[in-house]
Amino acid sequence: MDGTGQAAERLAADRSLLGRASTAELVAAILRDHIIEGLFEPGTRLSEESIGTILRVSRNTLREAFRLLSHERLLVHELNRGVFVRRLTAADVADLYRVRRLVECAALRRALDAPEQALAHLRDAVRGAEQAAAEQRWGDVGTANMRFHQAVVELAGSSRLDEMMRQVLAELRLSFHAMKNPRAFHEPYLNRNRDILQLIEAKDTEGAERLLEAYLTDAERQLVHAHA
Amino acid sequence: MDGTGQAAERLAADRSLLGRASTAELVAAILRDHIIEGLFEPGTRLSEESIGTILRVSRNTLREAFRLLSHERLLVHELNRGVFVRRLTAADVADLYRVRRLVECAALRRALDAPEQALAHLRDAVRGAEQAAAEQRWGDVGTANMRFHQAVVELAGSSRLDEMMRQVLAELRLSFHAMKNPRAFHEPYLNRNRDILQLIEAKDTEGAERLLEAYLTDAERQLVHAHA
DNA sequence: ATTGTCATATCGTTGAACGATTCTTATGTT
DNA sequence: AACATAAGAATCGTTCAACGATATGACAAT
Repeated sequence: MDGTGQAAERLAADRSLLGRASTAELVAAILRDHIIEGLFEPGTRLSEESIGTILRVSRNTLREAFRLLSHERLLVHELNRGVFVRRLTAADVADLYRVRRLVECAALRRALDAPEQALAHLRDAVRGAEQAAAEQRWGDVGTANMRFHQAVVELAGSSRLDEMMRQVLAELRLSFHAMKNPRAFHEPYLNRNRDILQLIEAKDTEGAERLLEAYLTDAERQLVHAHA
Repeated sequence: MDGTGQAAERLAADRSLLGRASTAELVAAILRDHIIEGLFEPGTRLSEESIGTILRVSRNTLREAFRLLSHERLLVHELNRGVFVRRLTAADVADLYRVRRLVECAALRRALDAPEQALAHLRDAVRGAEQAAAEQRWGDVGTANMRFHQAVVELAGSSRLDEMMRQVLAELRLSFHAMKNPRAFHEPYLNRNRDILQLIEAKDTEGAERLLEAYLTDAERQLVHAHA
């Protein structure tokens, strides 16, 4: 092997940049942000015509974007009626937390031989949350919290699980808007995340798992209550 | 509650049938079967025109179907090049088994308060596999095996996890076609599934988990080897 | 063998069209 | 006033035709 071997490797890594996004995917990304930010009230109907004229894309392209978001469960598609921003029920929230408890705790249990990158992401998330909290940006504290738990799943080292968790957390965000006081909701979890991280770094996965389980149970109770 | 309460419940159960499938979803179902059955060689390109003319649907509708299957990872979409039947790499197989080990084992650990229905599905799957094996239908033995593991995940009682597992198993099926001898591959797992079920029914979730872990490790090794 | 050029086949996206389904509103009946 | 009904409007589902953008393969030039 001459020098091209290494170069080829680096090139291959950047290969994904080449597969840039189609218009439909860009539109989906825009709408995804709006939905996650809560700019569309859950239950809102997204008409093909109105959105299409605003974004200047054809109905066909827009429908492809809708299809993508429906698969992510951010929109629900009703035949001949159109797509609506998903409205989570208490049962949905309970199901989402069932997934989180199972996946996050199991990932934590495998933390001993986790990719180093995941650890770094955990630390970044905690630091980001502290920063945001110091500046009273409670929405960003929530976002950093999500990144923390995304990183917890990364401990398992599976890209498919990462992808799945991304979806679960995006869906869960729909329910956060039901909390009227963002600070009271997000702030307490900052310390709990920091504690969990500490136990992970101390190789005490059992203790970390206990804390995480308690965390999730509490969060679920709050959200289910708000969706009653 | 008068009699209408019960009737309303039954109606609600059939509600999903009313939200019947669009043409795109029907097309996706057809293609999904073909892919899973291995009628399309992995790597095959599915041209919009050829498939469209065969199935007599417009390109737009077909594209919606492609979009659905791409999301299920059965097809890969390359911009301006079209869609191709996914070709699993050894790394893909390893990742899929990482997911399975994490999710299935964790689900098993929660088997004590599992929905009764899941237990029934486990028994059905084992019985179905025995029947198929007795009649030398090795492909069906494989299918019943999948149903068994689908039912294992059902123990966790989360519809979202069920859905996720459905996808994982569908994707995994792509790799089964690489095994030249279906009988040698599928038959041994029949007994192992039966053993696992026995331990579950004996409330020995720890023992069941150990067997399951070994099962998955062996299966992964076989498949990764075949994809080397 | 490598590079440049060009024709061809597909894909990406648009816009228009029409039947089917749902929603709205007006009308009429009890 | 409450309810059923029917006509009309608004949308969605699907198809089709078209054109620019992109990728591929063949062929010529170096």
